[in-house]
Amino acid sequence: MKREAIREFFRRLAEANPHPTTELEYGTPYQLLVAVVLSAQATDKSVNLATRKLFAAAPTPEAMITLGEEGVAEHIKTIGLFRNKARNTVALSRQLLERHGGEVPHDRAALEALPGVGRKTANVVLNTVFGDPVMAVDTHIFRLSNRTGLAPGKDVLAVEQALMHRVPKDYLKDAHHWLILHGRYVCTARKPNCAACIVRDLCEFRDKTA
DNA sequence: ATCCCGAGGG
DNA sequence: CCCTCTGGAT
Repeated sequence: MKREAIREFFRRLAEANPHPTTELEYGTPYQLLVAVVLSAQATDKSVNLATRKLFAAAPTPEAMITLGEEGVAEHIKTIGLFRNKARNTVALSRQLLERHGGEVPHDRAALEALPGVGRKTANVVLNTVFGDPVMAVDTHIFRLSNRTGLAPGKDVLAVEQALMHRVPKDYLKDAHHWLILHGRYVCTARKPNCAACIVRDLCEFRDKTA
């Protein structure tokens, strides 16, 4: 996709949704961090169902440690990968208390050192909690970036770097949520709804059936 | 490259 | 039935 097409691409997404945000439900930065860890290979909807119960029982890192792995697991059993996620949630809460006074650090290396937190989750937290202009490349953004020709790349890191170079600076902070939402509701994995797509004419894929 | 792993959609 | 969902650790 050419420069001018890319600018027009984001101009339209911005016009359609001026203030994009996450669909994960949370009350504090700590809760957002936990929700993002739980969201790996799971839908936001299923995560929200679980975190309503989980955060009511344990809204803080201290309470999460008291609840314990088994207690956390009981609340999140309906999400895939729940045993790993329960273990990571408790371990991550301990590390926040031991190293960061119970607060979510505004620091990539510190975030990635937390159990269950990799580059993608760290980027979501940096962007959503702190408003940093970074791109978290998840399954939606990877697919959409390659399919449309917006920012092709062979792996998620290549796509992230391509996006950082190609997305106009003034759109970078909001680009993450625009792309997630467009991928979730229009540019879907199996049968993209090209007929309803507002950037269809800019796309290198359009409604090819491949 | 493989494992983890439930729910919803098609 | 198979595929997908805001991945990370080994």
